[in-house]
Amino acid sequence: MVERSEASRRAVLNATLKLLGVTGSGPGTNVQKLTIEAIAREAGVSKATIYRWWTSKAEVVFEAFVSDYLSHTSVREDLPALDALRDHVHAVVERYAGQEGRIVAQMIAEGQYDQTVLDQFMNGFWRGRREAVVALIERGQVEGSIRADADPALIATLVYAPIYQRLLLRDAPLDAEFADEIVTLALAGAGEVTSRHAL
Amino acid sequence: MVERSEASRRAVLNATLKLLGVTGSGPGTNVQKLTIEAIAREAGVSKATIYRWWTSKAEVVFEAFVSDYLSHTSVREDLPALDALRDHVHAVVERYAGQEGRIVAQMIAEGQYDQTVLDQFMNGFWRGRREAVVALIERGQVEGSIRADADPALIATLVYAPIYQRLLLRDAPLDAEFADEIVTLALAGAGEVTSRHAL
Amino acid sequence: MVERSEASRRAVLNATLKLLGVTGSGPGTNVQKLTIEAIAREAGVSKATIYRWWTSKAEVVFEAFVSDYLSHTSVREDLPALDALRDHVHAVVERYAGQEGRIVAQMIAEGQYDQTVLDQFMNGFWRGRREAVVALIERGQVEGSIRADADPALIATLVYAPIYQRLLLRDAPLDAEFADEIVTLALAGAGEVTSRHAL
Amino acid sequence: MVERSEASRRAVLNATLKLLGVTGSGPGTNVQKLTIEAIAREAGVSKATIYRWWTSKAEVVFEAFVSDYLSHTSVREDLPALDALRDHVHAVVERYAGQEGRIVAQMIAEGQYDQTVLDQFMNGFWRGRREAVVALIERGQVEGSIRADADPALIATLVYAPIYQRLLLRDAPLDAEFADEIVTLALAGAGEVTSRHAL
DNA sequence: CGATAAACGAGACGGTACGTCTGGTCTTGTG
DNA sequence: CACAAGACCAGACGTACCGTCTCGTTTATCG
Repeated sequence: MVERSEASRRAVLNATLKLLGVTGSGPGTNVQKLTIEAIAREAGVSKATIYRWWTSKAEVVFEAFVSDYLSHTSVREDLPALDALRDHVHAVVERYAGQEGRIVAQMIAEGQYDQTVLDQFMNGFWRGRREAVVALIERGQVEGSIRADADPALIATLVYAPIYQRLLLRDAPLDAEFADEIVTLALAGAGEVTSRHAL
Repeated sequence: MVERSEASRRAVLNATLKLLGVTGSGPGTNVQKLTIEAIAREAGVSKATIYRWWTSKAEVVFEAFVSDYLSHTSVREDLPALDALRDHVHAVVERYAGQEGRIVAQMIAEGQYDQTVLDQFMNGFWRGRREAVVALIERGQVEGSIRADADPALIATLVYAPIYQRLLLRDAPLDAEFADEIVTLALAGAGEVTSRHAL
Repeated sequence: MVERSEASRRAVLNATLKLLGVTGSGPGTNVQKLTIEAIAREAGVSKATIYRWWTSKAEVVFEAFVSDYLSHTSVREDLPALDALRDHVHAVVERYAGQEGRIVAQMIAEGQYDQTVLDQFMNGFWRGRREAVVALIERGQVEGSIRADADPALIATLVYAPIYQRLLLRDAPLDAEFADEIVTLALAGAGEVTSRHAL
Repeated sequence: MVERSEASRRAVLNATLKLLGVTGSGPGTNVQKLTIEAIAREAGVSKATIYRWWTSKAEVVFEAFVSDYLSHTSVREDLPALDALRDHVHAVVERYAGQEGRIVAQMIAEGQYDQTVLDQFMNGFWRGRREAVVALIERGQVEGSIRADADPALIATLVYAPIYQRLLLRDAPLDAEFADEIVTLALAGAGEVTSRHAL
């Protein structure tokens, strides 16, 4: 009868973002150290309300992060495919270098312990981004800037895998230089037909 | 002066492996759900003893796993570089498909919350494997099967990143087919000089 | 405008009796463990409806119990006073030995925490019974079987106090033998004139 | 190895007494409204410590009250039995009129919901007092001031039952006048041989 | 006979306490 | 003096009820 309070929902999500350090000033907490009690306290909401609507802490974090904060790094349609790809990779790398990256990393970490968390992350976040990149590569093939006989999915993997590796293993910084390398690498083999002709 | 009890150390490490399901029969626990208390109980050792010698649960796991269980998938010296690389990737992928992969994934997950854990993992485990692959690629360049103008480090990234992505994101199975794809992909651009000549 | 729903009232009272184990089969609950929520659930009634008409759980229990279940153990008018007293005490003791006794005990218990509950119990239940006994004793005095110089109120206390003590302290069973003892005791001093003459 | 901390035990018991209003200034709480959390908070003790050593709130209250606060209203040996009885009843009634009475009443109330609480009360508190009174009555019989053919246990009941009734039902005040009445009543029948001779 | 106003079911909500659990520290013997 | 045994404080867990508060939705008079 009485429908869900949007105010409470927002309070929970905002409190979660605040505690994670996404918004506000403080340094923020781990997802792991983030507690439901703290969210409830910060949000001025009852614990029961959180448990009523979310089944796990990770679900709250995911909703807070993905649906309310994360900008779906878009792919530009107005650029040639190669340029759009380069632009997209730069944008992703730049974002992942900051707080957003830390939270994505922690969601993946949570997913190692809870398959449903990983599923949610993959379906609600990762899949969409990847498909946008695959579509972009296919556009590149139509445009003739990417070899038509290369598998777009594999190229997408070549683009994304190093980003996630660096995000998670932190073996080197996520910076613009790295973004350039990635695109170059991914297209070195399957890549730019014209430049290959120049070889 | 009573020096550190090697018996206690072994008891702790063995208990850890048992509880993680690495040895013994049971299904094993998460690293996350693994508790110091349970280790102490299983090992017949006092909690204080564990805290005295290890600073975190992850450190115990790492020591138990890396120094006592993990086989350092070696690189074969008796094969041509390309074959050795292919062999190595197959071996890694096969191992990561099992329990070993789950624990590596969980150590990386823990590392997202604790930099020292990640450092330990990178220095004690990952770095060595990667350097072996880099060396292998350099051997391939000397042997002439890999283009000399390619950066061995980048190729190593092209090899490993997709493996870790699949290990952590579980978007597709870690199997022999995948191992083949990786090698092919990684060498597509920077790869086999001979095949490029055929273009 | 719309008057109180008798159907809801009955549903609440019946649900209360059922949950207390007074009616139905099950073992029943404590008054303490009985919850408004459970009553509402069982009765198919909104919590608000209960709170609208009753101020406390104890009030619901009292109404359910007293006005709908409790038989007002009556005093027989057709017997000589002494026989009627004996009959009454036996009846009370017998009833208190069962479920009725447990609930009376629990209402008194609730009354220790809430004066209004105790008031309600005293006014709505206890007072009436006690006055009936006092009247009976006065009849005995008129009939000459009880000494006229004894205070009827004190004798009533001598009759009832041991019953309530046993009900609440459970130091010995509430049985027929006990009922006999009580009457004998209460009348030993102030009691049967004839027997005293025999002294 | 490590034995129970007496400091923690005392802290818990003292906090309990303070919260119940037995010591300190405030108005105090019900036993019912007294919470384990509040005790732990007040005592500066972990909840787990309380649950480790006591199985229920009532047990804590009992131990706090009986073993540390309640003075075991003693029976004077230097007076003739009848005078000692009168003295004892006055003392008990006086104590029960205050905070001590409220807590005894609440322990009995708790006992209506939990047999172990009642057992503990009966064995640890009530039994001892009653036996002292029975012994006193027997002394009176030896001294010749109480009829030898009366059952001391029944007389003890006649003495105590009205006190507990008034304590629990609060139908009339627990005062000195009442104490006098009780003794007179109890001894009216089985009582003072000399006065009976005067009849 | 249709408007209106209370009573009602449903149940969301902020709270509070429950009893359990684990983490990490500290204490007290034992070998 | 390293160790086991384990008591301890701290505080989060997820659950259960509390009593309050909208919400529509009956339902019974009254204009």
